[in-house]
Formats: sequence, C-alpha cells, structure tokens
Amino acid sequence: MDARYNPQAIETKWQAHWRETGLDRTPELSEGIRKFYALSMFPYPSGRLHMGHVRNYSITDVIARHKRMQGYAVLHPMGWDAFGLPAENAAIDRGIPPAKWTYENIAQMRDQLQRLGLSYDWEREVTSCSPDYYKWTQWIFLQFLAAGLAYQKEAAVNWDPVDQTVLANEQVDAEGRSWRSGALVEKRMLKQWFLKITDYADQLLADLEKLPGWPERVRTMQENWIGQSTGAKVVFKSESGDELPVFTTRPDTLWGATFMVLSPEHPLVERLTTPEQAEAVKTYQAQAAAQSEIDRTAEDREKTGVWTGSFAINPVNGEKIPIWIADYVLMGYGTGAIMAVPAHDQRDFEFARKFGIPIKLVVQPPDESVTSAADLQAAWAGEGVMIHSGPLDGIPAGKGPGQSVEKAIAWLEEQGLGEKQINYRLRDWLISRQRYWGCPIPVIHCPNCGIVPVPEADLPVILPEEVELSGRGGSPLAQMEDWVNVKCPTCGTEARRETDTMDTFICSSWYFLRFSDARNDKEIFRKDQVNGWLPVDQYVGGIEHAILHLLYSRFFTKVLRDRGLLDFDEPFLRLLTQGMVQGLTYFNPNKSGKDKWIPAALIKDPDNPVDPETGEKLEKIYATMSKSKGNGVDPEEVLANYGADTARMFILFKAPPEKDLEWDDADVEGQFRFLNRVWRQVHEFVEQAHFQDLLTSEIAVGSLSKPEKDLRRAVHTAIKEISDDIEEGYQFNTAISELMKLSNALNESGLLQSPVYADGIRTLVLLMAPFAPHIAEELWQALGGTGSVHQQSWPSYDPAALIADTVTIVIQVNGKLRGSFEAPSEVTQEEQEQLALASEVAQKYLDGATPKKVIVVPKKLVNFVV
RNA sequence: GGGAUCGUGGCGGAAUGGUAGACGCUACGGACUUAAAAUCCGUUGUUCGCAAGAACGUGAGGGUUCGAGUCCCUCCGAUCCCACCA
Repeated sequence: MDARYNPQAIETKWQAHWRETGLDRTPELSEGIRKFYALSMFPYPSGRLHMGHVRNYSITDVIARHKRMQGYAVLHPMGWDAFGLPAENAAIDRGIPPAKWTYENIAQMRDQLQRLGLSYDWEREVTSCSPDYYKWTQWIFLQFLAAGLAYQKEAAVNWDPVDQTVLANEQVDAEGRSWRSGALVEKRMLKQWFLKITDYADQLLADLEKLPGWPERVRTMQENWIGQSTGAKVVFKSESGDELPVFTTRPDTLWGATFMVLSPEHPLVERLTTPEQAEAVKTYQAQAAAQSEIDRTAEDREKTGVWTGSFAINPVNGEKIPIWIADYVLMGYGTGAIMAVPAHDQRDFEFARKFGIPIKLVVQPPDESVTSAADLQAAWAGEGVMIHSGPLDGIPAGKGPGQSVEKAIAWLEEQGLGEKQINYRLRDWLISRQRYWGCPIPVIHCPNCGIVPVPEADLPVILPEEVELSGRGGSPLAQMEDWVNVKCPTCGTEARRETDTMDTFICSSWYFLRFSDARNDKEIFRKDQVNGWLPVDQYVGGIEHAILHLLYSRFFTKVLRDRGLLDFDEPFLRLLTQGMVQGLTYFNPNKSGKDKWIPAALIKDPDNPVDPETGEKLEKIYATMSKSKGNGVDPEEVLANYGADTARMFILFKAPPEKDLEWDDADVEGQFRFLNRVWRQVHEFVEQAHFQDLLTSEIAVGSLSKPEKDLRRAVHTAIKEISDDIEEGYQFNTAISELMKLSNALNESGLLQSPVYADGIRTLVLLMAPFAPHIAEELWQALGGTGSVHQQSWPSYDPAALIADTVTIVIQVNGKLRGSFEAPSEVTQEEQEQLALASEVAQKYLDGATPKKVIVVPKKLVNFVV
C-alpha cells in the first residue's frame, strides 16, 4: 500500500476493476428478493456535467450502494434525455448534425459519470433519441390515440414572420422578439396534437395522498397546478335565446350578478354583438389578440372591455343584464364566460366601477356601517348573511356545510337552472412541436381516411437524417418530401406523414419504466419486470421538475395502467428534491443587468471587494452557478485536484440534500484532509506486523478495559447513527460527521493494538463505502478484506455496546441548568433523585429548603421546582 | 392576492420537548522544521471576571409546560411556487 493517498490512481484502478467484474450489474428479480429502485432524473446531454448533476447523482449513488450492502437487489440505471432544441441550435450555428452532436456529448458525459464512481448498470442505459427507445415512445402515442386520449385541435404557436418559422417559447425573449431574427413574434393558429391529461385531473389530484414520501411543497405545487375548484354551472340565456353557460364557485351570489363578461375569443361574441357595437368589439378583439401572454397577465392592469350591445337574462330573477367582453375572462378556463357580481368579486368590482355598471350587495357584511353597495370600498368577500337573494335570504354566506353555497346549488338543481360542477385549472397537454430533433408523431394524414395511425409493425417512424436545418422556413420535417410522402396504410392512396415531433417531456414521461427491461426489442417491457421493479423507491432530482415532469410521468403511468400494461398507480414512491449548488460571486449594487456580476476570480482582495473597472465597493453573494455570473466550478477541476471521493464527500457533507449548497474551496480542502487522515490511520494500523491477527481475534466483550469499552461504544454508536441518518431521511451531512467522530475516537483512543481498534478501523472503512467508494475499496483491500468492500454486509450494532457504565445526570433548578453528575447507568429513579438531592449543586441552590416538586427523567436529568 | 418552506456563533450547519452550537470551515496560539508547506496539539457564541464562576443568548412579542430552538398565537423578514382561474 502506498504511503500517500493518491486519489486519481486508485480511482482509475478501481473503476476499471469494478467494470470488469460487473460489480454494478442489476441482479435478476426472483421470488422473495427485496428490491430497491434508486433513480436520478436523467440528464440532457449538454456535453458537460455541472455540479448540480454531481450532487444529484452522488445522493442516489449513496442510497444505491447502501441498499446493496443491506442485501437488496438494486436497480440503479442512467440514461439520456437526448432530444431537444440545443442539438438543433448546434446544427444551425455550427453545421454539426444533431445526432452526431448529441451522441458525442453523451460519450463525454458518460465518461465523466464513470469517473465519479457512480455505480450505474450501464447495460440498461437508455437514450431517448435512439430508435430502439423512441419506437416505444411512438408506440405509447398510439396507445393514447387508441384510448381516445390524443386529439388534434387548433392552438396558437409563436410565429417568426421574418424567418417564417415556428419558435419554441424559449426562443422568444421577454419582449416577445425572436432570438434569431429579432422580429416581433406573432401568434398564429395551427392544428396541433394534445393529450387529454384533463381526463385524469381528479386521479392526479386524489392520488397525491398516496405519496407521503414526497415533499409537502411538491405536492402542494401539483395541487395548485391541477387547481380544482368546486362550484356550479349555471346557464344564462341571451335575449335572443343563445345559451351562455357560466361556471361559478359562488352560485349563492347569483342574485348579485349585474352583468356578464365573455372572453374576447368566445365563439358567440359575433352573434351577440349588435351592429352599433360591431366596430368597437372588433377593435377590442384585435387588441386582445395582439397582446402577448406577458402583457395580458401583467399585474395590476387596469380593467378594459367593451359592451356587445346585447343583454342576458339572469335565470334566478329574470333581470336583464348587459353582456360585455373583456380580456380578464380567459377562454381556456371554465366556459369562457362569467356572471359578474361586482359587490363580491374584486375584478368585477373594478370593472363595474370603471364602466359605471350597477353594484348590488347580496351578502351583508357584519360591519353595520355598510348598508348598501355604495359604501363598498372594495368587493366584500368575507363572511356575512345573504340578502336580496330570494330563497337564500338570511342564510350565512360561505362554502361550509349548511351555508349559502351548498344551499344555492341544491336550489339550482331543484329548479333545473344549474348543477354542481368541479372545474380544473389543468389544461390538456399540447405536445406538438414544429421542430426537427424530437420523436416523430407516428401518424399519417390520408385524404380519404383522415388520421391513420402508423401500423405497429412499421414502427419506429425513423427521423430522417441529412435534413437541412437553417432556423428559417417552415417545419424542418415538412421539407423532406421523400419522407413526408407515403401511401396510406389503410387505403393505399398518396398520403402525408405528420411533420410535428413530440414535446421532449413525452420521452421523459416513461423512461423510468423502460429501465426495468431496457434491452427488450419485442415489447415496451415485460409486465413481470415492470411490476417487479417499479415503482421507483427513491427518485432524486431538481425542484424545477416539481410540476411538469412529475405530473406527466404520473399521468403516463395511470394511462398505461388503464391499458393493462402495468399494475401500480404511482411511479415514484419517494421523492427527494435536491437543493441548488451555489457559487460565490460579487455584484456591483450600482449596476444593473448582466454587467453587475463580477466573477470571484477578478477580485484581488476578498475582504474588500471592489469593481475592477470602477473601484466601487461590491457585495458578496452565493448564487446558483451560471456562466453569466462567472461563479461556476467545473467538476473536472475538482476531480483533477482532489478526486471523486473528495468531491462526493464534500457535496454530501456541506448541507442536507434538500437545501441549497454553497460551494467553498476551503471546505473541499477540509474534506480532502479527512480522507487523508483516514488513509494514514489505516496505513498506520496495517504497518503493524500482526494486524491480521487483531482483525480476526474475537473481542472479549466481558473483559474489556475502560478505554476499550469506550472505543467499542463509539464504534457501535457510529453504526447506529449512520444507519439511522441514511434510513431516516437521507441526512448524509450528519452521517459523514459521524464518520469523522469515529475516526477521531479511534485516533484519540491510542489502542492501536487492541482488537477493538481493529474492529473500529474495519467498521469505519465499511461505513465509508457508500460515500467514498474508491478509497473505501483501497483501504478494504489493505486490511486484507476478501471480495469488494461493496459486496460486504452493512455493519450492524450491538445495542448492549451502546450503553455506558455511567450516565451524566443534569441538575436543573426551576428548569435552569445548574450542574451535572455521573451516576451508574443502572441507577433507579429514586437513587437518581437522592443523588441529585445530595449533590453540591443542589445543596447550594436549594439551601436546605425542600423542593416543591421534583421532575426525574430517568438517566437524563433531575429538575427541582422551588 | 393564494399557498409552501424557513429564520440558530465569523461561516456551512447539529440538536425523539430535557446540558443549544455536534461535525466541519475560518481565525488565533503552540509543537515539529534552517524555513515554508504538510501534519499534530490547543483556543474560538457574547459580556463580566485573575480565577472559580456568573449573566445573557436560537428574528420580535406573547402563550402552553417543571422545562421551549423544538408545540400554539400574533408580528417582522427571507426564499420558492401559483395567480385577472370566475
């Protein structure tokens, strides 16, 4: 064994050895085996790993390694979310074909992952842009189509009028201009594909309760996103007899409706507009259409709108109320039309105020000074009593049982005027992308047969190579005439392929299922494999995927379940959202925009940071690593300087996994020091001629010296604490601090020649194995261990070894700490109290008086109340 | 506006309602060295004190409790998500 810790040498050596011996291969599932599926969100192959990746994968790797040592059959795979815009950009900017660019990046990143010592089963690697994977993505699409869950409809896209191309949202800047041409982006209506996720809204919401292993805030975010609200559908009629259904969560305020508002895009607007109002309405509609999403949803916007000229009849009281259009009503939610109750809705209130529409109070606020709508300064939305509301008069207003909303719904249903309805904010998922580097939608448009799915036998629909990518002109695939023109599989006439590709979120909505049977070329996966390995026991990834990716994956799982392909409801049992990795940077508070960031490298004196250009004082801050801030740390650099084990240990020790982590070179250094210390410790031990005997000799538990007993207790405490830290919430930071404590205890014991010490050294190496796999393996071999350290059983502790001969009893007087004493660990409550009473401290503070009350916590403390 | 999470030394962070600050970083002092690095040993919440020790201390204010960083209420501040969603 080398005297010096040389991380690069041992890491390369062991990585090669593990690969050759197939250490990380997934075992076969078998009867009675305990399985564990540990998964990190698969990365986009940008070409270079960043610290966020390192953190994500280190967390999962510790979990996987620990579970293997506990005897679980572990599935720990890795893959590539490989379709997407950056590959197309590379093609446009540098003329590299997207496939070439992507596969080269994958090769680089795979190499980086391997050098981090991550224990993936590379035989199960999946790549979403590879035909053997996207064949099944297309197959799933056909399943959706067959189930009636995929459909086409007109929807707006971002259109660049200069380059004549559709833009992704990311290609449109904050001002609504194209990133490439700088032209103002227009909204253009195109027929596009949607998945009916709304059919599953109720299940997606209800099943969140089956996920106690998810962070509360992710569940809440999904809940918000699905956005369930309960209310009623009420049908208003225009004077001319057109039906105008509205959705309201407060049907009890129907008697206070003084106008109606339709969304400018509402299909009935044209019919309802009178000739006198036609011009104003047209103008308003045009304005609304031209507005970007950002403008339309901007905060504190003043209400705008136009009267259509016609009226509706309020079904509950026959009142005639004007019908307006306004952009604060959204076509995509509810029915695109609302009844407006200005007295009890802030938006309606503002609108009515501005346009002089009457405001009618139907809930009496408890404040008696408010006797009419004229007194209202803002819409009243609190508790009160119903007034001017026919059958509801006198009933307490509110959504609770027996309150006005419930009564109103019952009454409406009785009268046949409306019914209870549950509405969701969730919209159907627009999956069409007018892009090249994505999974082709396996559909053929036939002039005779309409939409014809590509027959299963013809899958995959291969993405054509040699495509011209310029970022201009229409959809790239539409220009590939040879590819586009096909015969209809049903009737044989000339037909055209669908030229849209799928949103890449589709590809990532099922990859975790494919890992269960990744090399299967006959079917998407065998049912016994997917049911055996799934659900994922621990999923780890960034909070940025808290909504879309996780929601879509849950949706896919439920649809595939309903198609009979698998037997579970939820794909991810437990979820850990890891915090960001932040880097030190400086900013000039007098500057704004990108210019304000000054990379730490440009700071000469960290104690007094100044702007190198202007000499102004700078402020120090930790922020998410990014190019523009110049505060990124390249994992390669850390690997080169300290090795993978130090990088992993640092990142796991610095903060709990869910919290943001501040990168600090001094702390990295500290971690490297610790590994060196352990290295020397083991080295010193094995330099003893008879160290093998010490390792194999039985520990005579009954006849240990006091220091030996103490050391043995430290060893077993470490096993307990580290096991608990890993199992109860992945507290790796405290687990590593326990490793340090054990190392310190061994050091301070001076018992180099005791079997207890030998056992401690061996235990330390075993406990380190999941965190720092290479050094642990090297030291394991130095100790003469057989097999790989990663194939050893996780150590277990002897509860008896945790008990000390004496315990420290704390003395409190009136709950205030006043002293402590040592007592034998088998002390009884009475003895403990007597000992405390007799102690000097108690004598001093009690001063002979008898305590009013004595609280005794066995083996912990005695509190005298005087 | 709605919701979620969180406020602890110089810093990152520990603390099943029971000795607040584990573990680490930084800083300071010492040993080794011709010297430096590395390593090792100390000290390191604040204030008072030569010391023994004492007082204060987990964003602020209340409450529950023998005892509160931890539980409850009010407020202040930070971060994140959603948001003209009827």
